Amino acid sequence: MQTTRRMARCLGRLLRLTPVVDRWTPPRRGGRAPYYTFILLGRPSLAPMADLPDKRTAPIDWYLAVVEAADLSDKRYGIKGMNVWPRYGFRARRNLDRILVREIEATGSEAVEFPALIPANEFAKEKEHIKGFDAQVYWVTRGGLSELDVPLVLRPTSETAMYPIFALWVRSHQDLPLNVYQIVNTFRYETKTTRPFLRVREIHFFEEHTCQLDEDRATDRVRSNLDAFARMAGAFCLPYLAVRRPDWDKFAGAHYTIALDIPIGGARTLQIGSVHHYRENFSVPYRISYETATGGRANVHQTTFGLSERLLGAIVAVHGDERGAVFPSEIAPYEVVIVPIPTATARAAIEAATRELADRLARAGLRVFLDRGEERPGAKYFRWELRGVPLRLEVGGRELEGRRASAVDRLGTRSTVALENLETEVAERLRAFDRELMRRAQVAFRESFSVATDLSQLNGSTRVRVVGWCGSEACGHEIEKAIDGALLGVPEGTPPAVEGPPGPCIACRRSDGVRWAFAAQPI
RNA sequence: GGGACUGUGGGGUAGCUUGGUCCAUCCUUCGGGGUUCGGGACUCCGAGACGCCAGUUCAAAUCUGGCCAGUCCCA
Repeated sequence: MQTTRRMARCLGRLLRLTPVVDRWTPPRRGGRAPYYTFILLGRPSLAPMADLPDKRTAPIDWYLAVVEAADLSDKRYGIKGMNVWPRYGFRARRNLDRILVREIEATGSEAVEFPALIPANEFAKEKEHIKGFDAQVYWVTRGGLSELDVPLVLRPTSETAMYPIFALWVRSHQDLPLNVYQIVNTFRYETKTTRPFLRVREIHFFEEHTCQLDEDRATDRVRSNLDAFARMAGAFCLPYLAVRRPDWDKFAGAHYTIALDIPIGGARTLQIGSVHHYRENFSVPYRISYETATGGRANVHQTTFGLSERLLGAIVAVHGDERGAVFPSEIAPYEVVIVPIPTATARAAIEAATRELADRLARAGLRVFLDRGEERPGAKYFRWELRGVPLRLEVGGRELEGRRASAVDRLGTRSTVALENLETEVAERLRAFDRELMRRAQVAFRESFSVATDLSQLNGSTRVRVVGWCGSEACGHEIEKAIDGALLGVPEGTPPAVEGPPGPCIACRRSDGVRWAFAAQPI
């Protein structure tokens, strides 16, 4: 039974019921009052640890509840969009970063770090760029008690911090390519609602910046970045789209932008990264030029590759279920949790055995947690399922006797592990878990798309729509209006859900130069 | 930028309309004791909150104003 607050009070008195705000009512729309649900006096509903909102009907509430209950982010800091990384969540972030570093360094990129503050005059050099970020930068205008002569921008991204220095670093063709990245925090003054990991004001940002000899080499670098991302996404078990954004939606200052998008239910998508080709757009104003092999001068062509903790949000949103988070093994704060099941007779033996198992797995390089808490085993199962640990090992009297451990992975697959082969069998279970996680994600991914051939099909769509688009901005905007979202752009490669080439443009019905494109509601 | 709404222990909430019966309810959480322990244990004891600052009043969680924080809608 649902009603408004005032009605709730009156009715509550009449009926001797206690009105209780349902913890997970859908988000309030407009100025309307929250919904109230009645429960019998004296029997308030239990709000158990992992009694999560329904992921399908209330995805935002589900997401926020999981992030909080699984101890991934603490959002009580007191500044909108600036959250605290608690120990458990930070472990996941460190694992995420480890994969980014591993894959980008495999392509010959090296780590650097630039300052967080950028002088206003440097920030303003590239006109499109400053226009794109003007409304969302934080300014530092005072040092101590005095006003600064040159105000400073807290980096929203680091082009304008790096490129004046790049101009000094790059002098000869022998200095190229320059491929460097940094993982730092950046700041954007978001005015819209913020969400942990998905939209924040202090962004945990991975950014690669490169300088190349010419346009083709820069195009190659874009490809190389996309390949690197494919490997990263493999570790995250995340199927994704690489989409060339329409011109009106590209990064401020870019020649073109290839965005990485994932579907996250209904027609909604989440951008989890982007690769940009800058051509000479920044190297001209920042004078990043070099002496060629033949003695002439040329401007470098630049690229960037950006990722953030949104990836973590994407992993939670895509893999999580009604029991909580589900982490792919490479991201999981702990890959294995060991739950001892003490018995009256074998308590000490079980204690000793589980310690030894934990030691062995740790020595084998696995992130393992031995849960020696006082809770009963069942409570521990729920907690670690909520927190998304891929594999749980149970060791009790029965296991001890049989020299084995019972294993249950986060997707519910049960098996038995022989203690003598513990390390290899656990590694095997984790690989099988990742494969199954990816398989499930791919099934859901494919089901997220469907072709639309008429604008009327876009309204209220429950899928990301694949449409024929002639490439004109006017038609693009018409499509965006029809779906109440955005035209994501043209896929790199063949899109899901299609057979053969596109028909006529969904908006203007022209059939020349038509490409497949995605229409969706980005969050 | 314009508008609407919300703020009570660590989390979720009751109480506010009609100020007093509130040293603030219930669930969860946390600390301690006991009995338990193969899927969220039970029990006893204890801890912990009215966003901030003013104002009205004999009396403010409750009314008024400002501020801060958050949410939603529209541009």
